[in-house]
Formats: sequence, structure tokens, C-alpha cells
Amino acid sequence: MTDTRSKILSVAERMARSGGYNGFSFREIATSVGIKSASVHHHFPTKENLTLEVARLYEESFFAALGEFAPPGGTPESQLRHYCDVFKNAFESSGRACLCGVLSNEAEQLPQSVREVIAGFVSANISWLEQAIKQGSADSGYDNAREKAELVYCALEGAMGVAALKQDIGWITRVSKHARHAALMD
Amino acid sequence: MTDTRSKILSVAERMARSGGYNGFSFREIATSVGIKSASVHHHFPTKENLTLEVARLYEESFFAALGEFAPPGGTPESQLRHYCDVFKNAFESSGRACLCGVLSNEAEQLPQSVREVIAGFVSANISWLEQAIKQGSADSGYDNAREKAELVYCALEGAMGVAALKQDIGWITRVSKHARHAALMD
DNA sequence: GTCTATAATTTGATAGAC
DNA sequence: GTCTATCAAATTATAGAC
Repeated sequence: MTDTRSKILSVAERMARSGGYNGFSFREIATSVGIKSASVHHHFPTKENLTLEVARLYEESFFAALGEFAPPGGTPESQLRHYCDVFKNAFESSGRACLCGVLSNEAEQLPQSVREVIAGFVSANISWLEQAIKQGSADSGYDNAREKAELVYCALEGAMGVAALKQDIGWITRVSKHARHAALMD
Repeated sequence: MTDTRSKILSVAERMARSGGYNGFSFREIATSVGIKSASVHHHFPTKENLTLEVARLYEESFFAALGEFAPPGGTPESQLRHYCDVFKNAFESSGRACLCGVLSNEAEQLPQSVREVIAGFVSANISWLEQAIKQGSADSGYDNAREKAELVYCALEGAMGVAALKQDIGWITRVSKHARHAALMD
């Protein structure tokens, strides 16, 4: 990947997390990168194209940070803590909410291809969490694991939004703690 | 309030919940109402002005549905169930996420006045929930009530986003159930 | 209160020179 | 790969007639 191309993707991610799909433009990106908007179109012909690539890379780096598979022997406690830390770091390093959380809230006006990537991100998160919660559990048929996973994911996405609104990471810290506790109780 | 004015507000709320602040325009609203964009400007001089009124009315009707004060004698269980039902109804009647959840995710690019209304909505929700959780509790100094309130609110906002993305109310039902349970346990 | 007309700006996108 | 130049459409907003 060329330097310019990766700069465009980086700036686009930042702007999309600030204002969503309708919150960034080719000209703004170009200015921030130090080129002209026609040059951005050279790398990404359409906005749908660019957003798709931004969303895919976001998911890729999210799961790279997470570790695609639950490390063998990891306890549910340690894995859930690790999961929440990935969200926390995503906010801490940017002061912004989760890209997929932001785009979810614009779903109706998103190109279908982008909507599908976002839906895939949600599903992948739920699967990862479900596995982590079941990990090492004697009761492998624990029926509530998937629903607990949904609680943790939704709570964190909501907390990312409020943290971004109030510029206060405390929301992520506190909500993470209670969501983790809820997922492991009963 | 004139008929046209309330129609504008209704259409604007619907569109803002679909695509956020940058996801609706004066012309789109005008077309949907059956007038011209200049007539929309007659009722609401600026977009900030219009969005502010939409957000205020949304909060007002949200708390009207909720009941501003916890009814005396209501158990925490019944009150939390009622709270979750307000969110569920908000999705059920529109297929869309919470206005304040959507706008939270655009906070950085929002006019400051709108951001303040959204922040007020969050604070009011946390206060209501904190009171509901403490209600009738022998331990009136229950320290975790506020943090449990934050968990419930964030979980519901997150669930509204996913429900809107997947067009599946099940996310709200399931997340509500586990968030309520978590808030009342320990 | 609604309209026509219009201004000034921004948008996503393309053609073609270098 | 980047640029200049340009396009058609959409944006928020205003002036003034009816």
C-alpha cells in the first residue's frame, strides 16, 4: 500500500468516526492529506468504495488487536477484560467512538455494501464474545452465553458514544466493569 | 403549534433518526411535507434552530412516556421494565434508533447548542435510572446505583443501534432483559 | 404563510495535461 | 500519481412578490 493511499484511509477513518458517512468529503480528506480531491478519486473512485475499504481495515485491525481466537487456557474473566480494553484503547487513542457504532446509526442511508460490512462486524464480535464467555465452562451448553455477549457488545458501543459525546473515558471504564460482571454471573 | 410546523418537526425527527444531522436537508423535508424549502425556513430560520427544536421535543415526549418521576411505590423491577419498554416502543413505532443515540455519534460535528441538549438527555436518563434502582432499597447509599444506571442506558442505546441496523427488535428485548437483571443483582 | 428566484458554497465525480 | 479545470447536482440561506 502506497504512503498516500494509507494516509487517505487514515484520514477518512478519523473523519468518518467524527461525523459518519455524511460527515466527510473528498475535498476535506484531500486538504488534510495535502493533495487535491481528484487525486483521492484516483485511489478510490467512489465514496462507497473508500468507505468500504475504511470499514474493512477497521474490522481487520480491531480483530488483530483482539486476537482472532481466544487464546487457549485464557479464563473468561481475562478474555472479557482484554475485549473491553480493545474498545477502551480505541477511544483513548482517538477520543472518538467506534466506527461501526457510528455507521450503524446511519444504516438506513448507507450504501448496502457498507451496511453489510458493519453487520458482519457486529456478528463477528458476538461470536468472539460468546466463545469467550463459554470458555472453560463446565456447562458447554450454557444457553445465555450468546445473549450475554449481546449485552456486552451493545453496552460497549453505547458507552463509546457517550464517551465521545462527553469526552470522558470514565464511561467506558465503568460500563465495561459492570457489563463484564453481568456476563460472568448466574 | 400550527399544523405545518408540527409536520416539519415530525418529518425532521424521522429523517434525523435515519441519517443524523448531515442526513437530512430543508429540501427533503419540504418535499415530504408538501411545501417548498423557503417555507421551511419561515418556520425554522436555520438548521441548528430546527434540530434544536426536534431534539427538545424528542426529550420531552420521551420523558412524558416515561413519567417524569418514579411513581411512588413502584418497585425497581417494574420501573426498569417500564423504562426498557419506552425504548422498545420508540423502535417499534419507527424502526429507527434513538435520536439522541444517533446524534451522540456525530457529536464532534454538531452545533454546540445541539450537543448540549443531547448531553442533557443523557444526564436526565441516568438520574431517572439511578433513582429507580435505589427506589425502596434499604441501603439508600447503594453506591453502585449510578454505575448500574449507566450500564442500562448504554446497553439500550447500543441495542437501538444494532436493532436499527439489522431491523430486528429482538436485540432490544434480549439486551433489556439482561441489563435489567444486572442492574438489580448483587 | 407560501411562493419564485436566486445567491454562495459544497458535494461526488470526470476529462485530460503533465 | 498528481494536477487544473470543470460539471451537474445539492446544500443552507435570503429577498421580495402575492
